[in-house]
Amino acid sequence: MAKARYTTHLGMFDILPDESPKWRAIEEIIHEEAAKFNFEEIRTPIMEQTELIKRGVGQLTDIVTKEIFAFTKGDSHYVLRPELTAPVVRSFVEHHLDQRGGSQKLYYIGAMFRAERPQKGRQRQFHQFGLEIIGSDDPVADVECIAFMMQIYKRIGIKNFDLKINSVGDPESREKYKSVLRDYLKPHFDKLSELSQKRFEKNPMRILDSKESEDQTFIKNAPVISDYLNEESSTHFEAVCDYLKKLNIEFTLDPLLVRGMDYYTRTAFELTSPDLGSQDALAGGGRYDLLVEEIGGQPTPAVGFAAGIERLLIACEELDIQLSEPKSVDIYIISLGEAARTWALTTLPKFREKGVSATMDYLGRSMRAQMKDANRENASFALIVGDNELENDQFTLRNMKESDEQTLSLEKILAFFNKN
RNA sequence: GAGCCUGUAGCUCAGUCGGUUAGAGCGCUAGUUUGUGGCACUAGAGGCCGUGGGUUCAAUUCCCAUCAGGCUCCCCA
Repeated sequence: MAKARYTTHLGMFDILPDESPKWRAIEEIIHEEAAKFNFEEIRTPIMEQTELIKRGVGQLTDIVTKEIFAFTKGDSHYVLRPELTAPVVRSFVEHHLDQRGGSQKLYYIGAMFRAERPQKGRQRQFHQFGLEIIGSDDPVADVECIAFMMQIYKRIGIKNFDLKINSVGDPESREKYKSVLRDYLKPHFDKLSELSQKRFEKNPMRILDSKESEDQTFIKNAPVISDYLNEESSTHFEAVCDYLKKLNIEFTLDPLLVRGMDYYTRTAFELTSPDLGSQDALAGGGRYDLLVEEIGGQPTPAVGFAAGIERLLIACEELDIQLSEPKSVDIYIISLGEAARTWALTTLPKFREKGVSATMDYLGRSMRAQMKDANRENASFALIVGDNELENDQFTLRNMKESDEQTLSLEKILAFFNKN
């Protein structure tokens, strides 16, 4: 311990060899399902301009006010991306992706950074996958977005969750609702929590999201936004719900659902899991019809979601879901003596060319130790080579699972692997 | 920013009501007949008992501080 002088930073973790296959498995599922939906992958830099994140995510959000890793070098203000919606929209605008025609359906997998106190399901470097559909305000886009999200969990085998949805309204509906909400809360202002008092003027809807005990009674009896949606927002939301039902995607309406980023409009949704403990949000998202314009593009409607991969892994752990096979190798060449080692080294490529995974001992160990190693590496076959074998071109091929051996020429051994 | 908890071997953890060479299981290395794994057995390597200070004849153990980590609130994925 005292000797380990260098460590990862707080809240940042290595993904070690025993863990990385699970990550690969999840990533493969995401890529495969995205392909089925005809979504395209986008990759953006880890760092963005600080101003983009401030404008995109919102000056007053927790993410911007206390959670960004930002630094300045020369005249440039860098920030490690805390989320990927604003960067994807930045890329959309910067590269005029609208000119590709139609709506852009962009998915991503990557690392995000937020300077929070780590706890279970919360890290400073964490990973998300997500989707942004930019250029459509059709409820079909909202629903395909949700359907893709749900499909990933379904594929992986996570069934225990709760999809909550709400509409936070368009600007017109929202202003109306905000004033109604302020009128309702005003008489009780002094009794609200400090945080809620702060939010009262600029963003009273966030008060609905408060977990402070003193706010709860007011929240419970507060007017709900669904009663104040204008016809357009209302129709849109009803269509989203209707389509979800037609797809047999179960959800619950949650009039108190308000999301942490400022850019959300109309549809908002969140997927939570009882298997996660206190950080129970698996994924969240919604529509952000004003963000593209806010960032400097043409007014363009959009909808998206982001999902935490670490939280997904926690859920898999809780549910005992096996994401990956144990490690294994097809052939382990066991060599005795220098000539055999050379033969082993030069024979490995002949297997690999056939797509057969092959390895050998790197430590010059005894036969027994090599057999143990072959076993530990979960080798299907051990190919045993010594001076006699080299002389006669007859090698021992041991089936490690069946524990039986046969003696064959190299040609026959290679042919044997042709068939498999 | 606040609260609670924890730091002993690579990992998971015992333990010392303060007292000579600090333990287990797993893992690792080597061996148990000549060139054969898993099981079993034997041996071995590997610890400034997180760090600093205090009390004491004596501290890994008690006290204080500090650092690190975990969990929780807030918020989010």
